[in-house]
Amino acid sequence: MQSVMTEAVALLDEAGEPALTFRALASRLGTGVGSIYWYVASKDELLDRAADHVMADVLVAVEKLPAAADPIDSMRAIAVALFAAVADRPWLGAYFMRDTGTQPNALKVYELIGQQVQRLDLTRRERFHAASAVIGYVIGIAADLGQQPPQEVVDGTASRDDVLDRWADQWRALDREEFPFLHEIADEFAGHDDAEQFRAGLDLLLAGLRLQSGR
Amino acid sequence: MQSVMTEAVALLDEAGEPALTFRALASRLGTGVGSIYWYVASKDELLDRAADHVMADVLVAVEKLPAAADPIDSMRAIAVALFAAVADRPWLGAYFMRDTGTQPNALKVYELIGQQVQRLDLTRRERFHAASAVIGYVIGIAADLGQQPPQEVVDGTASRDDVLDRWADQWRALDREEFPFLHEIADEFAGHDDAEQFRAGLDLLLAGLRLQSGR
DNA sequence: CTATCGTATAGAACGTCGTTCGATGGTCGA
DNA sequence: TCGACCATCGAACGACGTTCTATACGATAG
Repeated sequence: MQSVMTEAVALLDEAGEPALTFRALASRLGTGVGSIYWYVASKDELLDRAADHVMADVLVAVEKLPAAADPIDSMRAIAVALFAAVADRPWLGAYFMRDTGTQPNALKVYELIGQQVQRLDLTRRERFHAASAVIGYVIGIAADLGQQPPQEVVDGTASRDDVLDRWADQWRALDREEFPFLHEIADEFAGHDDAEQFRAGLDLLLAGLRLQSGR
Repeated sequence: MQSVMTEAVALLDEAGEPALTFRALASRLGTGVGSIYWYVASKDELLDRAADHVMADVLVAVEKLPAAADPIDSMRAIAVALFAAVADRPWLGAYFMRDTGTQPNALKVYELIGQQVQRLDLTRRERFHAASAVIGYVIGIAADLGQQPPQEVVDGTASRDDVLDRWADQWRALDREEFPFLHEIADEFAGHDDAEQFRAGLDLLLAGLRLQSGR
């Protein structure tokens, strides 16, 4: 049933993985627990399929991206779109990481980035490493960011900035001699934008790639 | 009790997170389930503390790394050491990601990388982004690699290479027109070395950073 | 010496979860 | 009408995290 997946995604969107239980899903669908097992063999498969379900939408968004003349610009656009998708579906990060080689739509994303890499003047091994690095960076940062936000933020008790501020304060409370770097960037961290941070790192990676490919 | 953490780590090493249950840990320690709660408030804390416990060792290994004249070379060495630690403790990747800003030893690692970044000629924001990118890349790739290996590998039923080969075969079975990149790199993937792949991506990132810092 | 309090241990009990299983309809061709 | 197959359902099972109460040990105070 198609609605099983859409409803599963809805639960994940609302409160992350812990909210997706067979009982909650069944009650949401107005059916029994056992029925879900007719469509899905296990919770792992449920999560995989749910992730793949939304990756299908991400994929069409990525595919309708205007093709850039420069392959590296294209990769950048794909990566940014991918990050955006995970940014507003934090749970997706964790499940993009599982079985990248198994989920059909995740595979296609890998392929899309790889096709851009193929346009660069590199050895086969370099191409393999380049595509893997970009994918790895995107998924890694996205998953990191996708850490289940603290309960207070989910409640609405505190805003994301409040939490960031509190962390920054903790850093500032550390010994200045021992932690000069954390002191220096506490302010940067306090108000930082995840997407900007992601793009900055991505650009470093792509600059290195551009260098390797001889432009 | 110190032995609680060492035994917890032992369980994690043997069979990953699912193996670490309060009952298993209690039986291992020859005590009751309730006793563990005297030292630890929840399973989350147990995992955090276990992760921090091994990070302490990683930290001393990192700190006794020979200081390089070039800050970027230093960062590379730290990152490689960090990756190596996660590589033979796959479960560590997932729990390095949680509460990076909370676990004391993880914080110190962040600081160490940051101190190297501080030696580069960059703006404060660029430094913040650079350190975050490197940390993010390391953790991301490590966590990805730390995906609980398929059951067959844990059993010993199949080797890691067998699993890789099977994936490569799946890729080769795809339509060649639609998936040219996956076809091209199937061979590379089949026998690839995770550490080499990690280093290759890291070098791209660091090359970009070097470029930004004007050497 | 005994009463008391903080430290530490132990395990029964509770609620929730993923999962299994057998029973029950419904539909359709023979 | 009869089975064969698709689909649904919810009780039941075992494992888990967690809570709670009971108990013991040691030091300290009266």
